[in-house]
Amino acid sequence: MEEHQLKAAGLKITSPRLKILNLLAHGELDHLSAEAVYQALKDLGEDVGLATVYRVLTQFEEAGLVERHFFSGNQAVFELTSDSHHDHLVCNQCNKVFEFSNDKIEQEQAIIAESLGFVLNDHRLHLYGDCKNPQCTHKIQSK
Amino acid sequence: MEEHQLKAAGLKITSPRLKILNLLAHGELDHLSAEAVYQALKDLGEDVGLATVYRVLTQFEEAGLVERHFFSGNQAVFELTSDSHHDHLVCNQCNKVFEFSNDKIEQEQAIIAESLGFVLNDHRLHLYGDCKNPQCTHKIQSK
DNA sequence: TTTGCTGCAAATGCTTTGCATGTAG
DNA sequence: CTACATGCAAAGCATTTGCAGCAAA
Repeated sequence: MEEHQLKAAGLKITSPRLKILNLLAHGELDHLSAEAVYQALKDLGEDVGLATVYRVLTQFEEAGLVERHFFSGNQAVFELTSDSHHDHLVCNQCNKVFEFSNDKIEQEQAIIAESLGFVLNDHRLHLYGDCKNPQCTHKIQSK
Repeated sequence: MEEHQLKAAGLKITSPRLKILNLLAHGELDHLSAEAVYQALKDLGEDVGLATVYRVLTQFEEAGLVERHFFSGNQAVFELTSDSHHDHLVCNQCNKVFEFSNDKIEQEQAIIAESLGFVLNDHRLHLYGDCKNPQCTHKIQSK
């Protein structure tokens, strides 16, 4: 149950938080912007203020429940933190996001950080390109 | 000479463009925000409007002369495009940026993109951590 | 009841744009 | 002379914050 995760994060169990967590966990879409979360909830008839969406997503991030990514540089997108780490491949045409993971890369990153005397906290690997899928001929706005 | 690069990019040779290109090529600092470029020029007694700095940096980026990075998510930084590709390691404490390159990682990225049917255009690999350098005890604002 | 949460509107910070003036070619 | 550049001020967008009213524990 989602309630448990909120409690573990030291957050009160409130309706907006449950709705947002539920949307991220069971919704159709992934890698949603705050605005997209706001809209998705509105479309479900669940009205939550945009400021609250921002606040809750930030709290979730601080609690480690979600991760924030900047694929485009001007708008953050959020995804539920998954048990298995992965990186991202973004299509420049349709903005679709693909996930992948690669142990060799992870390993090399650790070696590099080590050799430079760094204690690694986090990292982001974003690949940008064009997916050749037939369905990717038109631009889809994933705002 | 810098003039040649501007000409090759189809840009008129103007004073602001030369000053900015020169700053990036021969200045002390690297990975500068637009604001930082504006300030650095002002400190040199060279006044260039902030809007012009933004416009010129964007034109340089389009021409492939500079690269734009989002290390922090809310402010872009720019660096001269170098002949040798490299990725970045950012210290969470002092915001210092270190560069590195790793052929294995580059190679794996290509394999991943290939296997997912992607034509790769670009990528960003950012490592975040704490550098253990003695000089990194205080927070330095690299604004 | 107390502490923390929500919604709204206003504020913020980075970046872009409109427009009148200036200047490279 | 013409097309493109510049500077300023205003606008734009994503995100944050202040505050009064609400709700969870």
